[in-house]
Amino acid sequence: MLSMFADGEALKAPSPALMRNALQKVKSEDHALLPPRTVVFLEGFSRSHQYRVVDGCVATSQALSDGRRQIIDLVGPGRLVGLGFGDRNRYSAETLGLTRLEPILEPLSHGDLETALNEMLARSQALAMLLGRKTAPERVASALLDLAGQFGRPARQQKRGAVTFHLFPTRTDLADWLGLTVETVSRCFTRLKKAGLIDFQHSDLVTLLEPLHLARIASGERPLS
Amino acid sequence: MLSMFADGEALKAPSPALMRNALQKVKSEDHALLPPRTVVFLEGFSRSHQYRVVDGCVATSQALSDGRRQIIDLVGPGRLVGLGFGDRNRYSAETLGLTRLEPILEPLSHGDLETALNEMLARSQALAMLLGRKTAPERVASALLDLAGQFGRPARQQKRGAVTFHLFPTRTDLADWLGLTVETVSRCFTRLKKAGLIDFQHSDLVTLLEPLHLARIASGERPLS
DNA sequence: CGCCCGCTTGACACGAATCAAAAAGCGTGG
DNA sequence: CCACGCTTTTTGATTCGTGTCAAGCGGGCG
Repeated sequence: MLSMFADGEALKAPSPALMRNALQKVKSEDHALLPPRTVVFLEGFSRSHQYRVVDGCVATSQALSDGRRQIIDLVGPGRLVGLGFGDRNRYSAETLGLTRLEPILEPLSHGDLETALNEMLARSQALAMLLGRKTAPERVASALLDLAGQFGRPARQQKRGAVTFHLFPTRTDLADWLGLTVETVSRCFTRLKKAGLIDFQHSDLVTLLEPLHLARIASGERPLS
Repeated sequence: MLSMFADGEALKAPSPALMRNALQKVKSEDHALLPPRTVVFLEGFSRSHQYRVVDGCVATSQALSDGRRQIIDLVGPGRLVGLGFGDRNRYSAETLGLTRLEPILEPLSHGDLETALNEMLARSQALAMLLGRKTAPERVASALLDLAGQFGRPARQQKRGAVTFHLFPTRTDLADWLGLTVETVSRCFTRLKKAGLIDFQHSDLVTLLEPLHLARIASGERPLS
């Protein structure tokens, strides 16, 4: 998958210096809006700054030498990006939609750091469970519930419990997150829609119509039809 | 997989009190040897103590309601088990071989805690990459290299670079770690052996004959035959 | 308006799962 | 020491879910 390097500069190995300049701008303007597909930092490059996602969405990912990509996490408002040890980034980070990042200027307290690391660890382990043992429909249902939690609005004037949210990841991003292909993700969306569990007019605005039923599918308690 | 609860007591929901007693023994005797398949703590139960693996091997795992199991990590000598937040264990831990655990009595320093969490996170993310994007032979090759790193001896009087080690996990454990089935794991072992990349007399004593070649397979740079 | 990219859908292929059974270990007891 | 029973591993035949390949559709943007 090259979509990760969609913007021209990045494709030709953006120098860390360039990156630093771009982010300098963010820092001075504070909370600048980054366009979709902006590379925040790249796997293997020297350690970058840390940010808090204010608005929008950031995907962190690792890649194999032959281009296979695995999205490690999708990070929504309030969460941190860029933690880690060593002098190199262990993964890349790019924005998925219009995204506002706030640089973390003063170092986090040990407590905050440990909380953040624990949360990342829990999410990473949940992803391993999903990738290792869940079927395609279970994975997609799990993903939708996760994203609803991160990006869902309180859901006004909707059916009991329904949640609507903007889907930042494309089908390709979802595939790279869930260990599937675009086609399989698309087919699962279609099946969930036909089953009346979700709805979407545009491909990036999703409503969960039956979150409880979806949760049962996500946990494997009940198969999708 | 029920093998995880192989010892009778655990099968019938071991009370936290029972567990505490068992571990009390460990604490007082200090560094007691635990037999294989001893449950150290269980997912969902109230948070347990932390331990350092002195000798042997501990598997941490999560389970789905229908019994599907995902091993989160295999922990060898020197590494820690039982870190985490919240009042419940997020995963279970059991010994795979005769294992010596050292209880962590005084709380870790922030630095040590952060280092340990970062290491766990890095391993968990590598597992996600493996589970989401690697083929069966790639997964098995990756696992063997990981275990060689954790359990391998310096490899005396062997061919250049060969490493021999005791394989604590059974084929079933490996399957639950790598998101495969026992049969697939076994077939990959057979193929690697026939290809002259590994060797084993007993199913649990493995020699990596060509670690560099294995590494190339593990990373997908080159397919297995 | 028309191109391009992302999404969907269909036909088919293939890798790994499933089902089944034999082989190999391994502890127990005669 | 060998016979027995149980578990783990291996091997084979077959199935099935997801990947691959290909084509069509739709929407956004230049």
